[in-house]
Amino acid sequence: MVTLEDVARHAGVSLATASRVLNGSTRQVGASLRAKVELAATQLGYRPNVAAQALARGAGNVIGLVVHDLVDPYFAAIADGAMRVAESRGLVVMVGTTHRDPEREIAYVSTLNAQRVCAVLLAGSRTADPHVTRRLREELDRYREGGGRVACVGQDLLDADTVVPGNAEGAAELARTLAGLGHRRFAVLAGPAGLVTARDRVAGFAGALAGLGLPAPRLVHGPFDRDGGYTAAAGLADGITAPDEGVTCVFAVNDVMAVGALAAFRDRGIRVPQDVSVAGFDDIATLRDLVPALSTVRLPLQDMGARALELALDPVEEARAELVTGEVVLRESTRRVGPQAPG
Amino acid sequence: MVTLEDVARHAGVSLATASRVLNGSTRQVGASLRAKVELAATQLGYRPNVAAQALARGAGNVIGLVVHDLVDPYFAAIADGAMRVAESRGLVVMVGTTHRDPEREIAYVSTLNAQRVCAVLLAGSRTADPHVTRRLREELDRYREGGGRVACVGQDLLDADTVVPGNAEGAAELARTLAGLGHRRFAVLAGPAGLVTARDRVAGFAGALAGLGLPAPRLVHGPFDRDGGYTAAAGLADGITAPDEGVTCVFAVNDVMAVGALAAFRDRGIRVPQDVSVAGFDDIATLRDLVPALSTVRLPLQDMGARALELALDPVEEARAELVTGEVVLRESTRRVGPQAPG
DNA sequence: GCAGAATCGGAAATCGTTTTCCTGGAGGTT
DNA sequence: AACCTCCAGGAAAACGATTTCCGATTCTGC
Repeated sequence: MVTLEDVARHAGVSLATASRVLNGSTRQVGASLRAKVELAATQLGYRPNVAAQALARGAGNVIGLVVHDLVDPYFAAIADGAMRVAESRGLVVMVGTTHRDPEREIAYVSTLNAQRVCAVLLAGSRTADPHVTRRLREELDRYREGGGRVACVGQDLLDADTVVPGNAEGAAELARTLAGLGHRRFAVLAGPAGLVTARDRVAGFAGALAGLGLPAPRLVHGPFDRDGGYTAAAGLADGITAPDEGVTCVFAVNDVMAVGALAAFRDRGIRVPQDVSVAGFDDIATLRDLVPALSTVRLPLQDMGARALELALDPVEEARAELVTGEVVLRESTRRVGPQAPG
Repeated sequence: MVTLEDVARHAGVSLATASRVLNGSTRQVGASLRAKVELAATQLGYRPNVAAQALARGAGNVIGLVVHDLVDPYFAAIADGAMRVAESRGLVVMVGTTHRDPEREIAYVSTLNAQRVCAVLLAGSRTADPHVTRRLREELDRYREGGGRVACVGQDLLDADTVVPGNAEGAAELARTLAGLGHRRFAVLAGPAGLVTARDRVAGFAGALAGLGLPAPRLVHGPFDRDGGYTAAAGLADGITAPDEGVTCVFAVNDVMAVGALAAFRDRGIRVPQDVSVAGFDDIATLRDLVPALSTVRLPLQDMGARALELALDPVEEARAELVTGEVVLRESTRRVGPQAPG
């Protein structure tokens, strides 16, 4: 591998001069030497060793990104947004996937700390387990003590800069909208009990219902993914066909679960939206062409990822939380229902 | 930031001993000192500086991954597979997205070279532009001269280890299967003219048709994404409704384009599969719940990503190409059509 | 007990850069 | 002409690890 020293020797200048020419320096170097160095560098095909640069400069140009699952379009969108701003600032991104294992999240922060990345971005919901949260926070604190910056996309529990999706607010708004369509009895595919994002959405939804004087929704817990939605909806299917239950609308706490629910209903001959309305959350772009098109709450995921990185990169003492509000979008998976007979 | 020297001093041992204890070394160190060092390290919260390690060892534990677009589930799946094996080997992954700009791909290889990553993985189709390809190859050669390893997922044009999806073969098999359903006149949403993956699929499809003595398909070029599929299919819509054309089956060269096509047909009141059959390629997992479910060619994308990294990491002199065959899966978007009157 | 082998611990060189400090010469001012 | 300032260029000290030597033990076998 050709080193800076090779370049310097080949150009007949000192190491210092070569360094000043090739990598941004405040110091000037004379035109003739400059030309010689540049020539030598291209001839030899010199590529700076970033590890050495990082060591000498004490600061790298790498940022770390931790997501649960890249295949999940939710995280892919956030990652994409973050990577776009990273690129625009000449930074390079290290991505780690936890596959929803909190231990791996902690381990990954530790790894990124070792890499001395200049910022780490944590995307996605954490479990409500206080022990795990504490250890994650410790790891992050250690990282910050070394001058690292941290930002999150998700709930604000790590006193770091955070882009907070309006989960409760969006779900509440969705609940009010659906109630406005005439729905009275709801079921919620609530995801895992310990997942904060899921909990917030359920709470916002149920809270709004209560505020309207409507009965509490029926909650079905399960995994946060497509199959979880399928299973949960399957368990609900009987309740929908049985007239005494009277559930007319199902809220899945995210779009991929809603997709599973749609499939479950279809497999059972339950028509959406004729027999039951279905709504999701997130407005995943890849899923916009579903039939029936999913009513959901739109979150600007890419912007959120981008914004989080901007927060992390912008050095400010106190932690900031930016609320991103979701926008209810009604499509074909929900319909207006006629006024119901009381009780 | 706490350094190894701090740990050593705090434990009352030399730098060498501390290093041997904390980071895998062939040398043994006595139990008492070992304990002291470990204690000091955890007390101080020591995290090795990977940049320094990489410099001293001359080898890092980072691999680079270049994809076109993380939001595209095709690349997300490949990335996921690669990251799983990276993780299992204690490696960390740097991801770059080119957003289909060949220049950015080259630039990214250069960046990864500077990072001295131990392997780079290139995923996705390259353009057929020979000039761009040459420059990419030069950059890769420079990287390999420095001891780097390269592997690709996609076509084998860089004499590096390659996982080659059976694009032509899969498309041919699909064509034969569809012909077996009775289809005679086809249209192909062919993607960009310069994209190798798209070209291979078109060629395989058309070739198989020719082999069966069927007329050449009507080709519609356009972007490789959902909207490209929509536009291309919209342009086709007239041809389908007009009886003289008689196109009964549309092959979109990838699933996301097929999704766009489905939407275009739906918007125009053309029913799939009653009025026209539609098939895609890739079998994207996120899209399995579409209605009608998409007939397609399944590629084991995650395995392909994983395998590519394994190839890259397994040091062998000559470049290997591994063909991954796709499997035709028929779902509801294609139907059998009755025998047609000749001519 | 003693030679030789094995082993453990430490001093110092090394990795590829950046950056501080120093030096010598050019240019400007009285 | 003497003095001072400025500035381009180079020597050398970081940066934070690993690793090669080398010296000092302890162990082994006779």
